[in-house]
Amino acid sequence: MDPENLPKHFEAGGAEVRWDDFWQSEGIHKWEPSRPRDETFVVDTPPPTASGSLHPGHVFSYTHTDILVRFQRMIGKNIYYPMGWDDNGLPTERRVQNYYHVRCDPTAPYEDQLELAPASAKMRKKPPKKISRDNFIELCHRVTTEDEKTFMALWKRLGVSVDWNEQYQTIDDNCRRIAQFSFLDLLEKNQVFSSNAPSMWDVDFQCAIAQAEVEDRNIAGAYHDIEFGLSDTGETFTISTTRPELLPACVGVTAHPSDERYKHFFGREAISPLFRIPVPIFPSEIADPEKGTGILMVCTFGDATDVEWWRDEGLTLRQLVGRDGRLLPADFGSQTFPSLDPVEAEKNYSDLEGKTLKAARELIVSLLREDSSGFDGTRAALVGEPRLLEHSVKFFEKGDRPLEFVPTRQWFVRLLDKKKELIAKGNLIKWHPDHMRRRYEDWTENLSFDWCVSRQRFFGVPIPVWYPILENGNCDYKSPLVPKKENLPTDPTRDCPSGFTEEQRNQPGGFKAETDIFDTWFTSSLTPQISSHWGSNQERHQALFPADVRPQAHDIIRTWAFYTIAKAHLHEDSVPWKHATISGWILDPDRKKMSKSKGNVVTPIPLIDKYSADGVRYWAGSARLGVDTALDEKVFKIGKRLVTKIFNASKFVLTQDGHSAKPSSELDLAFLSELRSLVRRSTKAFEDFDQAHALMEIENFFWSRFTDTYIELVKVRARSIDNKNPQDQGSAIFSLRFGLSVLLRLFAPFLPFVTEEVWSWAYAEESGFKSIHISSWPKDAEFAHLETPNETTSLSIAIAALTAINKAKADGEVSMGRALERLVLSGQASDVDKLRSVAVDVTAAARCENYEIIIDDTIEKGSFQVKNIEFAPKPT
RNA sequence: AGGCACGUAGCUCAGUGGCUAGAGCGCCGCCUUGACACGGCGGAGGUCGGCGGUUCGACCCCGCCCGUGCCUACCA
Repeated sequence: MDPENLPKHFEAGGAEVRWDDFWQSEGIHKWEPSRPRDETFVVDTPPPTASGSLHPGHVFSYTHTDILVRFQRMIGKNIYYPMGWDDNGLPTERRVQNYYHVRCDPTAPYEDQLELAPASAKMRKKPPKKISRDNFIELCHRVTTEDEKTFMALWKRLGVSVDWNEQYQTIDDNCRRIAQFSFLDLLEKNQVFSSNAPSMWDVDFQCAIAQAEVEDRNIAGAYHDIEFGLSDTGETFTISTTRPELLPACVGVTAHPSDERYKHFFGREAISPLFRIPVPIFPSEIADPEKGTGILMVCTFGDATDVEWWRDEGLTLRQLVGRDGRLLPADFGSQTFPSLDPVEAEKNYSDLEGKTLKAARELIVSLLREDSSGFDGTRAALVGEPRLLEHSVKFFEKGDRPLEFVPTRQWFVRLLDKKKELIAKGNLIKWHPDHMRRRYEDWTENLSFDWCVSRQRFFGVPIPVWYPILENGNCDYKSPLVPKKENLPTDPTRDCPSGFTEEQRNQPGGFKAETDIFDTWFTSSLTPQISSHWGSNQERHQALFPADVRPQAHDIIRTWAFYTIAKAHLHEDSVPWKHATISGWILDPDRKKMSKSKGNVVTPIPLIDKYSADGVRYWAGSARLGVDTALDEKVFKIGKRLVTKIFNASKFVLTQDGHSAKPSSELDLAFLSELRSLVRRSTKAFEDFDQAHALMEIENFFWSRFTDTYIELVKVRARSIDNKNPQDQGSAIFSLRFGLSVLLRLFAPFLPFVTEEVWSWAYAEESGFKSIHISSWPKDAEFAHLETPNETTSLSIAIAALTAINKAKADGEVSMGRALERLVLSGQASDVDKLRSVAVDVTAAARCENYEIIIDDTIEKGSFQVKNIEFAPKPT
């Protein structure tokens, strides 16, 4: 090749666009449905939340996956690598609310042709505009469509080799169909049920949430000691509570059965202060004598334990907290709120009604301080002062106020009875790294609620259910009406159940639509089935399910991984995938998790502009799976340097134009033998899902055995113009070109752009593979016909000799290119012997014609010393 | 509170039951050579978190401890 035809520098930005266009137009990443399953590699790609912001974590984990995929493609696999968009759900709703400054109000009328502009600062000062459910959903679609373009541009820029023909959105027709199909299948299997029971409720979003979305936060609270009385003898005892505002909802009192202090109370009745409500006192094994005063009040509902006691003891329901987090009206003297003194109770409650929990707490504490607040009206009920403490409280992960248990009708998937089976399924999956399996097991073992899948939100997959309305106007929730599977997807607020007409909607004798939608995870737990078109294309399902690999980060093992395993188990008694590859988190330079809420997120695009896509991929590729990794620009720099070096070294190798011959020189054979070993090691690492190790091996070899050494040693022989010895020159040229071809292919999964660029110069035509990415991964067989070197260490020996000479030149402060007039090199006898067969290359590289090699057994084995050196004069 | 992971050169990280523990970056000195100054050559730098144990031999295996991060639990 004429060096004049090759560019001076690698223009990464241009190459990234050029090669992505080429891959798309040539269909390099296209899945071929006709090829058999065992030749196919199926990826269950994480569908990003398109309305979220671009994050280096995306770049990181998608690059991990792409590296694996590109390796699999090169070993000949037919790749199924789709891209999904998880636009369904709360993040999109919030983005729409903020972007347009609107709120969904299901009672608002639909506005045809509603055109809204992004909200200005001025508009934001006014209350948000109320828009109908349908208008709101339209805006959600509009926003996600735009956001997906941004993400797609990032993936293409990064060289993520997905097949863009295989895209889905978790809200599209196929996904809605599959989510609803999943629900109907679970209903048939009796694995899903609706229940009107206290469940975890976020008072701000006014929505039920599932255990997986709960996080514990340590917040400040206080023990309040409150005196209760016994109805019969007037004895007293003191309970401790962090939630005094729930006193009106007290439905019982409990202590440990063996607690001597309280044993004699069991079976009797306590009277609460302020409201004078008689409640049963019962023993409970789970009451902790060490905590507080050892005896406590049970309320509906302060926490999950209250729910347990309420259910197990069959206690009265005194629901106090409304869906909006404010105290509901209470009718003292009624059956629900019996009071020994309804007038007094009513008076005490009058100011509490309608208050938020926080305000109610302050107010009730001041009431409890009053002299007549005690159970018999003779003294204050509050004992001492509240004692501050920090305790952990359950929050919705996206929420601002603690969760409440509110009785509401919700749909649940039955999981609590399947912990063992689910853990067994987890053991059928190979986790990378393996210890991530423990996260899954811990979570599964500790499940304490069935999966609540209904959400009182708007943008999501509708739950495909109607309820009959009885002639008396009541809803029959026990006998839901469901659509036929072939009629999915359906929207019960628009479609009618079969056998009914639209006129019967919301009429006695007619039906009522379920307006709740599914938890987003209900749909995204089906991504392998979404890819495989489960339920509508059995042939495709067989070909693509289970997937080969599920890539994801470790923070969503409890959600995405867990739910996906659960669904595959429930539906088909299967695992969803064979391997789970778990990427770590991205940490900022202070080693804090990079997250939107912490405000320390860096946008990835400028990093790509600065360090090139290959440079950024190098950073991701060098991190082991499961290891949290700092976003360290030093590593990007190293990547970029590697890209440049590959480009330059390739330029040198491919411009050596002499004819190629079967390698015969000892140095060349030793180099090729080491290369063969590299191919074995890096292939093994890839097969073990250890791409970082493969990269390290390849990179080390490239610098220390190829560019810095072998190329320098063989340079003179390869470019000798006079052709004194065509066989030696041909041997060098073959080894350089073949060596480069192997190294490029090893690098290709990591650095797809620069390797493709170089491949296109000569190898594409030579090999017949138009893209390096569909050429073949280096195989042991490619080395089989080569002779073996006399000494496996010949390259090392040559390098050691050259290093000694280089050191002498460095010490003499002359350039490495300075010619030598005389050189005496010494080493151990065995090393000297080995050096003879490569000395011609060493001395050529050192620019020395007059040399002598002597034996000195005092020198360390494997190294050489310069005994005498004379530099030629500096050329003018 | 239990579990998992991690703790190796100033920084980011490799590493193996076996001779004097490695790389890159950074630092110091030198070199503009014909692929590359978006470079090259050379150099300095570590009691491998601590204490015990197993072993002929431990950075590696075991136990305890310390520190960091995370997971799960705790929620009166």
